[in-house]
Amino acid sequence: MNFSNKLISWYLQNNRDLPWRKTKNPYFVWLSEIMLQQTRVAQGMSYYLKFTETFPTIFDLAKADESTILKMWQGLGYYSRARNLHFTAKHIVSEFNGEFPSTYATIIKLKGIGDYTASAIASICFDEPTAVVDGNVYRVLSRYFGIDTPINSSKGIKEFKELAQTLLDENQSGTYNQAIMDFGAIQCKPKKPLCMFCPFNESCVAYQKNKIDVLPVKEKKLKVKKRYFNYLVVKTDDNNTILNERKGKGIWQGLYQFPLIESDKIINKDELISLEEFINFFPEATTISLYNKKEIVHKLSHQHLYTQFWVIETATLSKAKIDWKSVEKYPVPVLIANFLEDFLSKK
DNA sequence: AAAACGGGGAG
DNA sequence: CTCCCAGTTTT
Repeated sequence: MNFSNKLISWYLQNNRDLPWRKTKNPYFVWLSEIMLQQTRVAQGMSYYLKFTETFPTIFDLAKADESTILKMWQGLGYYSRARNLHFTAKHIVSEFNGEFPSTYATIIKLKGIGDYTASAIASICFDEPTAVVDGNVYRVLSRYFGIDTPINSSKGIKEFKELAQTLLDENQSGTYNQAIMDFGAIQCKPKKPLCMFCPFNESCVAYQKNKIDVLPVKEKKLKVKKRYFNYLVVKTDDNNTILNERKGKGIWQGLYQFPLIESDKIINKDELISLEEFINFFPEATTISLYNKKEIVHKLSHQHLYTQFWVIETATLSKAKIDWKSVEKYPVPVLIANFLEDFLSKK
């Protein structure tokens, strides 16, 4: 048996029972693929079920408010996925009358869809023989063929895509693509792969040469920036607060947060109230207290956010328009959601 | 070509 | 703690 036949044979006995595999409806497949970008199946599952229930068709998704979609996406991360998802839903409804494009070439033009997702949808839904290359595929191929080209280099991306395409079973491309991904996720795992009873172990270069732990090769690691966040949690006498939407570049676009003052280090109360930014915000005397005695470190892939929440109790404030009872309706970063859960439980 | 973009789970 | 997950977009 050749590589792809053996892989599909493995898949028929070991595949995961996943809800988006019960259909070839491109809307559902697209939804699952976007949610699972850089996201584990276990983490994305509940979101997929919630979205398909709330938005049974692409028309329902297109009709929704962006804020509603972001709120439902809250906690899943990489929020540009949710915004692009909404944009593309509206685009497909208005430009294509709701009919999903059916070829790789047309699918990849959609916002939020790159080579991987276009290949996945084209093969799974429309039987177009386009090979997917995700993290699983890089790992399986680099190990089995003993390829040490860095998977995140231009050369590696090209090389692995071409290899994947030659291995693809063109008569069942969707099944093959899902087979190699499941194989990577279940058998050929990043750590402690199950080589002892792997159907490929006799012909796997990495296993035979004892290079399982060095493949795939990935070059350079990212540097993490430290930032210092001071959130001003306003609580007026008439039970209002202030939330701002994050706009422009950077993290958490479209999500809401308390007024933020960023500093260059951890600061104390005296330092906070002497900052020009703070004085401009609260000219009047107010009661200020630090909510978390020890700074909260919220870790993102590229930055560590050292965060202090300052509770500011004051008289009625014209800028404070948001009733505390409605705060939890806004889409917020997990950092803010965690704070709210604790803060609101102690009232 | 490199950096930015979230959050969580495994080891 | 480090690594990495059904990657894409922006710089």
